[in-house]
Amino acid sequence: MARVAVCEDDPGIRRVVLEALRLAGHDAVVAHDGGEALRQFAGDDAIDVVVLDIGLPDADGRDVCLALRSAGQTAPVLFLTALGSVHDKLSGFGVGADDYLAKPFDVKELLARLDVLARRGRGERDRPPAELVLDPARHSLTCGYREVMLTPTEFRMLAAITSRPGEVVRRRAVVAAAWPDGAVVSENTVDSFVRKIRGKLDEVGSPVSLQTVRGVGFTLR
Amino acid sequence: MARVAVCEDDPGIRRVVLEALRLAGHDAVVAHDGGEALRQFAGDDAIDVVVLDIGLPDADGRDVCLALRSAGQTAPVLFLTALGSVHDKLSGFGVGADDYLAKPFDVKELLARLDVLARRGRGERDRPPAELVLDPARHSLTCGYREVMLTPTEFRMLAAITSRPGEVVRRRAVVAAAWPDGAVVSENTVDSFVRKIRGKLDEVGSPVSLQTVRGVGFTLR
DNA sequence: GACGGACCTGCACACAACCTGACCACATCG
DNA sequence: CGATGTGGTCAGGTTGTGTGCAGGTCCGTC
Repeated sequence: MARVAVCEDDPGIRRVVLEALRLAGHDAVVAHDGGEALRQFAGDDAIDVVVLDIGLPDADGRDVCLALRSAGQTAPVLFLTALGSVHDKLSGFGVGADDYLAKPFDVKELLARLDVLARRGRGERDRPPAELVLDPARHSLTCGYREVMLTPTEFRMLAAITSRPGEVVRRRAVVAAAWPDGAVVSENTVDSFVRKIRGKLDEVGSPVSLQTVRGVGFTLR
Repeated sequence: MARVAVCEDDPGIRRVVLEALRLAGHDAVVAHDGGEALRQFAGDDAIDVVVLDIGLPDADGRDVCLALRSAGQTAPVLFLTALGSVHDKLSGFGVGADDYLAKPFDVKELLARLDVLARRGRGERDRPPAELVLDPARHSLTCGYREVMLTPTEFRMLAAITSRPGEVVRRRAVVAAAWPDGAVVSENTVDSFVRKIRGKLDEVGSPVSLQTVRGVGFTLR
């Protein structure tokens, strides 16, 4: 018995998954797209594990995952996806996912994996600063009443960093999260984006700042 | 039958390894990144052997190994890595690893090596003082509520020493752990870092101090 | 207690990592 | 076609880290 949050746009898969969860005695919360998932799942502390489709109609599931993390959702996330390539797997895990399942999948395997993730329990990660909100649907950064728009790259980069509050995110990890696999980006490009993001954090009057840890990476303080 | 802790970010490899362990009748604990590994494995006294990927998304596996050691985990560690160079092997062993396997590897070989390591048994090393925590994810040194950031070299050096609590770590071993293979560092440079680390230990009010054993090396008291 | 080596301390220097501001290529769109 | 916005590069300045020197202190040895 666990509380499982499911975000899946395909009605068929949604139905199968929900039915299986019900039969297994789990409590399910459902969302049909990224925006709804964020609204429903973000503040729900009772959720034990999240099932997230990568290919959503309104936003990339990975972005949704990052936004959930930065909104304080610490439950483990399992990704569902039709994409089976290595790159998609890696980039999925790069954003703070905990497990991964390629469609088509065996429902029993999904249940087994969910059990493992749910058993892992909550309360292991730190809470992020709740004042700062990243919205994947609007691609914006909000702090209180002030809001700025983020470019796609800025969003992915900042999301990768906010998803691990307090921890130092290595430059490599930042590149892995913000750029497609195999992309060659000069160190200087990363610096440029960090600068831009700092400007925007400043713009909304963020209480936290993006600090560099020399020789390692970046962290939020 | 042994309890095996596995930290691997690649879902494919993780799955293969876990499946093999299950078939061989072993009990597996799994982590997906360095931070999780530290949280899950550090306090688990039942672990017989640890399998650690060097290339993790959030931290270098070697740093994770050092942190595990300093957190009191005494089980033997086997490194998995895509890097097959001699340097990587050596630096892996320099941080207290017990065995090494390059990807791609034969699962049977992994099992055989794990058997050897697990049979070696536990309880050979002393327990460290639990008050002092080296966190590779935050790249920091914590004691109670006080925390200081460490530079990369400071971190590696301190980790090498804390990984063998009570034992005297020779100057050579310190150099091997904190600097890349073949690096030439004067004795004086080591002294300089020892001084800096002492300052930081003092800063957090550490109950233990970094003492020098004249003519041999350094130890934690 | 004189000596020498090992170690500590404070300091200064070099260089890589990083920041900054400006600029360019390219795509998109009215 | 120009206006706009985004991703990316570059040159030059700034800073922190790593490094080693010079001189002092400690400690074992004879």
